[in-house]
Amino acid sequence: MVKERVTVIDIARAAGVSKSTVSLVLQGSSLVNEATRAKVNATIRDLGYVYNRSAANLRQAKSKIIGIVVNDLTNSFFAELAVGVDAVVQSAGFVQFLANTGEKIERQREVVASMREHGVSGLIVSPARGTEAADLAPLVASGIPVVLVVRDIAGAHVSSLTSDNHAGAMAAVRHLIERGHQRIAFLGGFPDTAVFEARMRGYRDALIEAGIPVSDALIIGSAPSRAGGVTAVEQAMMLADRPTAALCFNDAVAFGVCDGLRARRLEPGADFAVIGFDDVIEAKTAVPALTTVSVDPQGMGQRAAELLLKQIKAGKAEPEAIVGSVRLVVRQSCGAAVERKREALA
Amino acid sequence: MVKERVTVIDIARAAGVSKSTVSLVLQGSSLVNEATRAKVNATIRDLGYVYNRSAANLRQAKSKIIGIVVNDLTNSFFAELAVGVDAVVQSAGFVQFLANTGEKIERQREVVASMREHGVSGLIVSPARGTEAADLAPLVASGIPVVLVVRDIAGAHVSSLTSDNHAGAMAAVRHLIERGHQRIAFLGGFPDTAVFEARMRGYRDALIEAGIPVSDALIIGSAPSRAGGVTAVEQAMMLADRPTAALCFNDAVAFGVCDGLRARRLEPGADFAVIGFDDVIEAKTAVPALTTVSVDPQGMGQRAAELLLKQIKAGKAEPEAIVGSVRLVVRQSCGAAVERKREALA
DNA sequence: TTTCATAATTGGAACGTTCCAATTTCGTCA
DNA sequence: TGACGAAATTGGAACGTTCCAATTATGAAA
Repeated sequence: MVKERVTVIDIARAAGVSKSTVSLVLQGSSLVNEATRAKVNATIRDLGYVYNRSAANLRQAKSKIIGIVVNDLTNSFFAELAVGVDAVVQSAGFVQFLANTGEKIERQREVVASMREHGVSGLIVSPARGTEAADLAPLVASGIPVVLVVRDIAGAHVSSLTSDNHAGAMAAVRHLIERGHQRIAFLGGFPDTAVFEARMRGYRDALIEAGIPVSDALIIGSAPSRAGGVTAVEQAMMLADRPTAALCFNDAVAFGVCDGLRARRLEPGADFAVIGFDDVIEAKTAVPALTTVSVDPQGMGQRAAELLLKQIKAGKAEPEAIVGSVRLVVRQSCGAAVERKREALA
Repeated sequence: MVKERVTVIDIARAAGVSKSTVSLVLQGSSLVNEATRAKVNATIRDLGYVYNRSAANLRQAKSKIIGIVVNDLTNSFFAELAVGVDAVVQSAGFVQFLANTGEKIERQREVVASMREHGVSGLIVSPARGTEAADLAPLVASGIPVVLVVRDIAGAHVSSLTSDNHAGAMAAVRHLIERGHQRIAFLGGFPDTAVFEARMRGYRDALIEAGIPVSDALIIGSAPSRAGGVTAVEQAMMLADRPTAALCFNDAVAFGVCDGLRARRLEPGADFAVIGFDDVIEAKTAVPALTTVSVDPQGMGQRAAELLLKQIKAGKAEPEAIVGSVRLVVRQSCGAAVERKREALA
């Protein structure tokens, strides 16, 4: 079954033209006669020719591959992000090289190096925790367009696409305050990340704005996962002066918080208000449906891809920092529905 | 910023050796003198040389890339599968090309073609719904090792790694029967897939074995997602003779079923027994923790990768069909914990 | 028919690596 | 000192494509 490779020369011979003509056909050039094109295409099909992109890349030094590296593929936020990127990238005739770093800097280094070796023409990176500008320096110096998503890195001289974490968190907390909550916790997330920092600042600022004292005891970090949410809410409920509501670092944490509440026979939404962050697809269908700050991961992936493609096309990478707007989508987990029901009864 | 490419020849010149020697160093050959190696490596670092894999692939026609194509990356089962593959593949010095088909055959065709053009040395495929043996024929004919995961395809002459869906479903339903359930539903999944077919057969066989009549009304298909689970359980609860337990097509459906139950003020585990399938990471931390048939997606990805690497190394693809064993992990959603608590009180 | 522009086609030289066969260098032993 | 095997190094020919400059075919105008 191991056949000899069919090359452009074999096609040329079989079709009675030169290899140059075959190459022209392959590239869809308008220079070639319609009849010739048809004949060549037929031969290509007949011989089962497979285009050799390595050879093409070697000659023309631009590859139609774009790389995307994410820090945690098992988090559906990033999976959706990747899907968004893929959609755009692929309809532009590029193909996606996806790698998962699992938050490990070392792995990230390897993966980025490997992508460079394969000649990617651009890179979308959601950097692993603790990535520094220096880590990206050689990449940037090589002139390959890079778009940072989700997490920005100070001093890296590349484009970035983040979301307005501060405004989102403020909106969420304001909403909670409007509903009458005073003891509001901030649950989950690694405190040493810029995203945590921004969301937490938004949380504090909203409290300050409303004249509510900020208590550090109510800010409880954890892994940004469902399991992390469970432990964070457990810790929160051991406090002497328990919170009645929480803004969570992300949706995964929020789901965990709901789980943890139920484990203590508290119904999220009715007995305790929960707001998430990201608006993962599941947020809509969960019960209670999750009130959350919508970041739209797929849309973000698409925008990142478009930004990157633009830079690739332009040739030079003029760094721009886009911060996407964000909106609070009110569903049930913050108690809005319950209250509405009460109002209807009154 | 756009530099001239540094090549092996530049290195050779700068280090005062020949390009062949540099190539030898690059490949870690033992033929080269230690001092020379050090000098060359230093030069490589100094000049910021980046290896050009396209050129290498062109010459040696084997690529160190393995491709993985999945049908739905937003389903965490497949995301975890990909992570499992990545771990193995990467430690073998390969790099992973991941593509998502979103269950679209056409997209799958494109993606596979693109991977061939890039010269992948093997492919792990979780085929899109409706994929036929004929779709894979050209790929197989080309002699590239292929491993099918999750879904097998009859007549495709390639290796496959599936799980024992029939046995898993039987074990789950037997467990439900032991707990005293008689009206047991099978919820979710697309009925036209082989996986659905196998799980559903296991469900039926367990009922028959116990002398419980099988009712088609209790077998309710849906999208294999959380949202699908919600609609499926809604439909089930409209039946005149309601079920008291359900085996779900997968964990995503099972979570949806829990959501749907709660929407009707029914507590999963206590009021209605739910069993999932797959054992996604979330299953453990959810509340109630999900009783489920463990398929271990990451492990599956690893095994698939190992199988593929073995075939790549062996050179020829001797197709083998592995069906992984599967075990029921009993947690809370099937009511086991509740019952145990009652027993303790008695 | 010749002439010329335009449309099609073409051979050969790259691209950056690996591999092969050949050569040089080195150390050891007679 | 010379000879010899092993160790280390080397030049050149691939690999399959694209690009360039050059050539040939076509058809319209003179």
